[in-house]
Formats: sequence, structure tokens, C-alpha cells
Amino acid sequence: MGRGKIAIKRIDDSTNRQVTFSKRRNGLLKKAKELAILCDAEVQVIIFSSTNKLYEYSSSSMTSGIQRYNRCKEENDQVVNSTSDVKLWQMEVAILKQRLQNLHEAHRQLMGEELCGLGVEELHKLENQLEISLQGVRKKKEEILTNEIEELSTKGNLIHQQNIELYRKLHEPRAYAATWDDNNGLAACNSGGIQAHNTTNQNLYQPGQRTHVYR
Amino acid sequence: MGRGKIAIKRIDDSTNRQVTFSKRRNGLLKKAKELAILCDAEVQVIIFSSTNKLYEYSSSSMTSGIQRYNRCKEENDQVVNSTSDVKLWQMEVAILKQRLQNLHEAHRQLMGEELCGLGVEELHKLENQLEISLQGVRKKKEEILTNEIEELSTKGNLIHQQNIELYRKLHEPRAYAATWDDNNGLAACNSGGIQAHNTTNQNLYQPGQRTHVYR
DNA sequence: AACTATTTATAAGA
DNA sequence: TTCTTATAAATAGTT
Repeated sequence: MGRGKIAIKRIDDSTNRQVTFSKRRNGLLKKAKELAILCDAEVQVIIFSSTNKLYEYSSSSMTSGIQRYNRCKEENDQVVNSTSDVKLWQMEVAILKQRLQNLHEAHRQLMGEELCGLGVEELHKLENQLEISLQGVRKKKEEILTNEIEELSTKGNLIHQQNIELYRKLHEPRAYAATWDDNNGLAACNSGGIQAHNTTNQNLYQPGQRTHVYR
Repeated sequence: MGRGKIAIKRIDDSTNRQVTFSKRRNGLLKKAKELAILCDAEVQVIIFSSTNKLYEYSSSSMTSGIQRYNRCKEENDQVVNSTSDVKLWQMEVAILKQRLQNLHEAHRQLMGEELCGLGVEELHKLENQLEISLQGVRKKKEEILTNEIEELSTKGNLIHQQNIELYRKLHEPRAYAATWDDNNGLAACNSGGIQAHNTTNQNLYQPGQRTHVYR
């Protein structure tokens, strides 16, 4: 309809395309409106131009129209809902809050709080879990402390060896043999390092407490 | 456009309306298609007839078209409302996720897992906490069981009393006074209820075990 | 953006 | 419904 007939395929000339878009877009929207009014129909039209501009017509509200469409399709009702992004984030928040609450409750129970809702069986399980936890923690601590002790011990021995070496060199001109008393004197010099190790060791074995073995 | 001009208002004659709907619906869909092809546009059309029949056209997929529409609408909202809702919800999600992660880590440590990152001091605190928890749980359990025992005991006594009463009534014609032996006989009859109570009580105070009180 | 020759859509009738 | 056809409306190309 016009001075000449055109084939229905993409218009190459961009100016021409833009003009035609403008004209036909208006035509389509007008016809949509007319159809809705004349025939008592519900009509929605969504148009995006090639430059990503949005044009729309809806005989009712676009949202309700789309919802009706979704209902009719009986498909992804939720996903395509009109206020989609906000709703999705809100859902995510709700889910996270629920998870947080559940975890929080479990956490408080592990802390020995909020035990009112629990029965004997549940308390029993909780107790077992706590004992397992305690075992794990104590094992880990022991491991760390044992390593520390070993390290310090090795270091102490090394220093001790060095002392013996130094002592020997000091007394070389006079005599080569180191006596017991000499060694003793050296050990006192080195007390700092060894002391730390001993302190740790003492803490490790706190005896006679209600809670036994490795605090 | 036709033999005569018509006013754009609802067509009263239902047959005429139906026919016009059919014709114009096809026209609209055809024009929508043409617009999309000619002008490289994205077009969706949704039409519900007055008899609730659905007709549609979409140059791409209806779902993606509607989603694009939603996204576009939201962007416009964001321009109007600079501190957009979506951003706020996203922030909330981020905060909740962080909290969840922290709590989760603490939880795992209370379960005696993931202890590698902890030092001796932290392990020590954790251990203390677990012992406190254990105390709490055990106390609670003991409380529940004690109550249960008491209840059973009361019930047992009540039944015992009833038995005495019944026994007395049974022997009424002969004599009113119940002897020691008589009572003893009754207690034996009632042994089931009392027995349960005693068993529970014994379990409660298991002495000299590493894991004491009700496994 | 207006104009207008033509094409297209469609109202009414069959 | 569908076909026909006269006519209204839309619009392609032009200014």
C-alpha cells in the first residue's frame, strides 16, 4: 500500500527503515487499539525498535495482560512475572533468612542454649555430637601442642649441642673434656628457651580437675 | 476500509463482532510480523478474544520478549527511583550470605570440623564452650528425666494407694485392719509400674564412666 | 513532516 | 465460515 509494492524483508537503507518503522509502528498500535475496542478483546502489543526503544499498547494493564497470558499458558508463571527481578531477590532473601534462622537455632543448641523444645532423644544426640566435637577439638589441640613441644625440644637440643661446642672451644687450650658441672652451667644459660617449652607442657597436663585431659 | 466506514466503538451485533474480530485479528498479526521483518524490530502481540481464546505473535520467543519488557520497565523505574529497590535487595542478600557463611563456619567448628585455621588459644575457648554446652544439655536431660521419674513415682504411689483401698474393700467382711503382710502382697502385684521407675533412676547416676549419665 | 499514488485491509453482502 | 468486492485506510516513495 503505497506508491509501490515492497517485499516483506529487512529494509536495507537505515533511514528508510527508521521511517517505515515509525509509520508502521503507529499503524500497528492503532489497529491493536481498534481491535480491542471494536471486538471487546484484550490486546497487548510490545515493540522494541532496532535501537532498543520500547513502544507498547495494552487494552488493560500490561501486567495483568501478561499474567493472563502466563495463566493461559500454564507455564513458568513465576519466572516471567512482571516485577520479576525484585520478586526474585525478595525470594532469595526469604530463603536465606530461613536458612539463617535454622542454622542459628542449631547453633544455639550446640551452645547449650534454647534446649526447651527438645526431647530426651534429641538431647541425647546433641550430647553425643558435642562429645565428638570435644574429641575433635582436643585431638587438634594436642596435635598442635605436641608439634610445638617437639619443635622446642629439637631447638633446645640444638642449642644445647652448640653450647657444648662453644664450651669445648673455650676450654680447648686447658682441657678437652667437659665435666658434668660445666654442662649444668650451660643449661642454666639456655633456660629461656627451655622454660617456654616447660610452661606449655605444664599447661597441657592440668591434673585433678573435673574436666580431665587437656583443657 | 470497506464498503462503508465504521465508528471505532464496540460492535453490538455479536456475529458481526466475531467476524470483524477474526478479520482484524489476522490483519494485526500480519502487520506485526511485517513490522518485525521490515524494520528489524522485536514485536510481541497477545490477543484474547471476548470468548477468552488466546492468539499471539512473537518475533522472537514470547517469554524472552516479556522478560526484555520487564527489564526495560525496571530500568526506567531505577532512573526515577535512584536508590532502587533491586539494589537494596541485592545488598540485603549479600549481607545475609555473609552472615550465613560466618555462622556456618562457627557451626562447623562447634561440630569439631574445620579446625585447621585455629590456634591453640581458639581451640581452648572452643573446648570450654563445648564443655559448657555439654553441661547445659546434660542438665536439661537430667531435668526432663527427673520430672519423668517423679511423675511415674507419683502415679505408682497412687496406684499403690488404690490397691490398698481395693484390698481393704475385698477383705472388708472379714476385718478392717490391713496387716504388713497384706501390704507386701499388694506391692508385689504392682511391681511392674514401680520397677520401671527404679530402672530409670539407676541409669541416671552411672558413676565412674568417661561418658557418664545416659548414653 | 506533508503529500499522494497505490497497495492493502476490511465491511458488507452473498 | 469463506469468498467477493467496493471502499476505507495505510503507507511507500516523493517533496
